[in-house]
Amino acid sequence: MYVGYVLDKDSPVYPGAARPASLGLGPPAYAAPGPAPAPPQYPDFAGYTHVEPAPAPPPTWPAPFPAPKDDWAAAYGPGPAAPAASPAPLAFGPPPDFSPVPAPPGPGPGLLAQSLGGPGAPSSPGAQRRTPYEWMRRSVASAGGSGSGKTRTKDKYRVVYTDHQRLELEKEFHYSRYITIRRKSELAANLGLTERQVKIWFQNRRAKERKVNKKKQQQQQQQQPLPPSQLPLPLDDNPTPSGPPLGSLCPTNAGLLGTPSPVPVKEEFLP
DNA sequence: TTGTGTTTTACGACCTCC
DNA sequence: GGAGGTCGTAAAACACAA
Repeated sequence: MYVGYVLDKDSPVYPGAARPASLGLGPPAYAAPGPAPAPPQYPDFAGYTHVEPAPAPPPTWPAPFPAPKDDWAAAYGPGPAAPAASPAPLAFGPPPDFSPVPAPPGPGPGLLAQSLGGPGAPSSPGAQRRTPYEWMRRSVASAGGSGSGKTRTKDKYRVVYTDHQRLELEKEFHYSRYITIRRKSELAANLGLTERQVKIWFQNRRAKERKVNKKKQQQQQQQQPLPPSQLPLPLDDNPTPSGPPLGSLCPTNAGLLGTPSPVPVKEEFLP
């Protein structure tokens, strides 16, 4: 779909309407500077400097993302090397400085270096807390994933993404609700997911956001009912339900425009 | 411990676009 | 025709009250 379009747009992928100022996401690092960048709406992600393969300032992951939990490094452990879900190296490859989260101090490779470098990296402590064998599940599932013909009737039809995978996906999502083909490839390779998984995650994430926004709107309307003339447009009042219109991506972000923080940042992702 | 509600992956159906 | 979009849903994983 729109392959050429998206590929062509790989540099300023989401200009203007695609990234409403009220989203507070700021202009992409690789995009031409906008007129007046709005104040960040996601303070928690303010430090996220998205890095595209295109020349861009080195990523800075200051305060808002000291994310590496203290116990992660210990909890992660070396872990077994799982087979990469996307073994084929990308021609362009991830930017060498694609390291959104600063490596935690201490011996050994940093968290991200570990997890990003090793697609089958073991699960996060959160997951590890749930079951010490989470990494096994993940690696097995990654090896199979959705592309292995796993069906719902099989014993395991869905895997649980690690905290780190979700964190990276969330960050990408906060950067842009719609992921480019290139970024999808990069993320898939870096996180040990398939591109399909990344795509579906974004779809589900958008659905979740719509759901949350809808809920918020309903609550607001209940609190202060507006006259019909001032009622906001329905969230999903999307004339073209088939994805983002070419000229104005992010069709369903209407609900985001008014809310200061459309997507509650999960507590675990907060610094 | 168990029952129940919520969240998270994953899929299918259907749509639009090129 | 193929890709990705939304929407609805299934079911595992999880959280939490009783």
